[in-house]
Amino acid sequence: MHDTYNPTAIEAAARALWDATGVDAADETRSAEHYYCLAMFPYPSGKLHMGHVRNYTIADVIARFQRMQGRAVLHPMGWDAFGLPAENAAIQHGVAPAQWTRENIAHMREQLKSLGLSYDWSREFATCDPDYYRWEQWLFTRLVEKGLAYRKNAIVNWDPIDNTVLANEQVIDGRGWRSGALVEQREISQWFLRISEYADELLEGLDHLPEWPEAVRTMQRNWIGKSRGMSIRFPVENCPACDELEVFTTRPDTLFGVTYLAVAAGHPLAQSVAERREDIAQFCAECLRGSTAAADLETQEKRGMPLGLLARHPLTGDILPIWVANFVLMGYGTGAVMSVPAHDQRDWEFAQAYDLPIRAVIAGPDGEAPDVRDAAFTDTGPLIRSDDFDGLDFTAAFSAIRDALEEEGLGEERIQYRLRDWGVSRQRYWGCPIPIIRCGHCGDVPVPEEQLPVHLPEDVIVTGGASPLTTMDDWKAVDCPRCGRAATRETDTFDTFFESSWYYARFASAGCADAMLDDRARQWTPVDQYVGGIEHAILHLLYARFFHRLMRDEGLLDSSEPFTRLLTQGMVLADSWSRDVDGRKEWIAPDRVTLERDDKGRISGGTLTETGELVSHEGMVKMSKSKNNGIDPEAMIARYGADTVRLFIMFAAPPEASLEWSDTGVEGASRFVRRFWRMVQEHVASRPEPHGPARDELRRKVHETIAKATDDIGRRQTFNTAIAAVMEMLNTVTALRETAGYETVQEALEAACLLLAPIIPHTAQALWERLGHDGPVVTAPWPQVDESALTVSTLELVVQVNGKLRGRISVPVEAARDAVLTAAREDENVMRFIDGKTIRKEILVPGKLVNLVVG
RNA sequence: GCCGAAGUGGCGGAACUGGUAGACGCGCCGGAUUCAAAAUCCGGUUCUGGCAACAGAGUGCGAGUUCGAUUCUCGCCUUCGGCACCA
Repeated sequence: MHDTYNPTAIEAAARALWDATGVDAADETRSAEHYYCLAMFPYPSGKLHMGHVRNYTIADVIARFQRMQGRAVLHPMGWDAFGLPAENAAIQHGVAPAQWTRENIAHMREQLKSLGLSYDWSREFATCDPDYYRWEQWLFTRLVEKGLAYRKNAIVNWDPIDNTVLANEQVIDGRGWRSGALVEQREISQWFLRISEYADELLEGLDHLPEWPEAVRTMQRNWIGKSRGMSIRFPVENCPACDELEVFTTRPDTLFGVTYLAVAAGHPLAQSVAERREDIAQFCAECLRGSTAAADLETQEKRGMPLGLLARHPLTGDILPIWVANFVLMGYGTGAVMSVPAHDQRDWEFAQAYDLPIRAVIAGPDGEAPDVRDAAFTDTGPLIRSDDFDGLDFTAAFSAIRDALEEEGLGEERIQYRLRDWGVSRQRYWGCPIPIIRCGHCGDVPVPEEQLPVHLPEDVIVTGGASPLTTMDDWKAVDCPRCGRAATRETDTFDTFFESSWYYARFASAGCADAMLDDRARQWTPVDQYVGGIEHAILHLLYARFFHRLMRDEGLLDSSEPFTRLLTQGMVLADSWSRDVDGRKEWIAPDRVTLERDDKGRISGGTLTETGELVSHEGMVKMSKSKNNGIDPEAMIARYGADTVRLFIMFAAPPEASLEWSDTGVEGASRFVRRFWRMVQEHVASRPEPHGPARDELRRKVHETIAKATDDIGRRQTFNTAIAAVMEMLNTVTALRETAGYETVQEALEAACLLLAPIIPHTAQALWERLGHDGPVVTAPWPQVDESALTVSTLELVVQVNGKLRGRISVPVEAARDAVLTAAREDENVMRFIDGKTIRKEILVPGKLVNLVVG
């Protein structure tokens, strides 16, 4: 055993012991309560970044804590291995995506191991393993048979840089989420999953996830976007191709205020007119092309053209013009709206621009027609100018107008969701092949179970452009499983969100060879604690909730939600620095900057270390390649050891908040670990003495700390305050070590070891042994609070006069109210403030304070 | 625009149920140790006044409820995050 703290040796020894004893393996045969702790698995991009380290450390602390509670813990790790970066690397470096991916995995696995993360590595898999993806192919064929997966032609978001289709969720501000390219609209044949079928259940389920952050639930609620309204059909007067136009509205109460109808550029009605009119065709083409490009323009002008078609109002019989307009979305509702300019701001702006009539039919607050000269009046209120419906409020008018339209057969109530079916086809190579055979005779035929998996060929050359699968004739050619005639394979692959939607369940059934999941998945799921970034609040978490239900309905699981408790960790930030190079900002890595501080110690600037050149501080921003401010975890571990890195990350901020990287903060964490180490060395080298007079005081601190740290880690998940409490306790040990006695110090140091074991496991392991214990600290039981150590004989109370702190008194625990109040009144300083005044009220908060109200 | 989260010392943060604001750490200041430095240890550190005891002010701003408000209510301001022509 070394006297000086040597993290490399300590960490290697601790990990060797854990590996030899198999303490990290999940054992479902143990009779103990089960606990499934999971961190979002990484994409194997090459090496870990600090965001990964934070994510996995948080989850590891929770897993280790739960193990020490005696639970059987499942804490697995794997790889979200399919995806575009592998193809990009293949193009750049001429290496096959499979090889690139597997090399990255090998490196990152070692990095994870160097952090001391307590994974059950026997369950590891990568989603590009055929043993994994065969089962999602199987599930997909089941979904096709059930009608929950289907193929249709659809206008899709086309990313012209990545040459692929994007899900709506992958389009951010009109740009591809990875490439940043402006997205175009194209129509191709796509496979879809009918997530809309589950929209209501996914929405309702959010109410039963009390341990998810409210922010995430709100985002999902908004994403699903449930609206109650009506479908209304307007008969079209002068169109040979169609006899009515259907719209969706949430405001049927404003039906009498409709002055025109508007359709999207992609709407069949607009398209049919475009066939015979060049100006309309041109306008529509412009809208379709520009729709996404213009979406990021803050103030898009309302534009449109009259189609020359006329519709009849279903109740008044009035004739209304039909326009094509750029503000109507093809992807929502029916792609057509009834326009009520008096009561809808968009309709109002459009009417202003084209001088269309505005007719108010909802009374303002004064009961009169509202003023709509400057803006639409969008509140609800009693109806006016609406025939028999005048005077009805929103709810009554909704029902009455619905009934009237239903009677005419011109409308009905309808629930509309913003959520659309999930397009899962990708025209990419490095993904899971969609298990479909296209037969000229039988159509789309799912690959039969006995022919699964459809292997993805791995010896390919990726050149960019179209997927290599499209030109691999040997691979594509196949006999139709139904009729035996020559057919071809589907060459599209799944969206990679497909793989990450069910991996948590497969970890529980790792190695299962004859089914997607086995009974162990029922045992372990739902995941008790899921940890990951807030950036997955909508996409991944919504798809996983959807898949869990699909697997449930397939009889594989018996719960409805995949993740019981969700922790979304904050970003990792670091100082960013720049200098001006020919009028352009060049970002300087923080380790090349020497800080300058003012006399308060505040950072006032910095210079480039090698040249002394001034550089400007650009603030604390998320660590990123573009800002060149990433801190390499591997370098930090090499310099300080994994435990110091873990401690700093857990101590610097609560897990949900963003974390500001600080070199001096890391030094502080390192200082604490070494101090703890030295304290134990000095303690075991000292001579056992009998109890000293400070024994009770130290024991009280120790057991208060056990209570607080247990609650902070287990319930509150405020690891930073748990660490602070242990630091405080060790400060007390230092102060009382001479007077508290050897045995009490031993008890305190053992408690510190156990309480810190989830956070700095290697150091805790070494010190646990040094304190005279055998075996892994991982399996040592969590310390228990000795209630008798918490008792005190006197209490310190604060005395306030009129709410202001004026003194402190020390009273026996058993002192009666009157005795306490007397002591408060007799405090020297308090007397100065109550002297000569009348005490109007005396408030005693037991164990806390006395407040004397004087006047 | 809508939704969500947050504003506390020089900095990261603490104060959990309305009850001592600033725990713990960083930084800074002073001291010890050292030939010296590193490392380590001890003390101080919200601001203002005072040698001190102590007093006054203080949790984004303005009101309110209360014996008492960082915490609750109302109205603003700012920052960050998400969604965004969703009919």
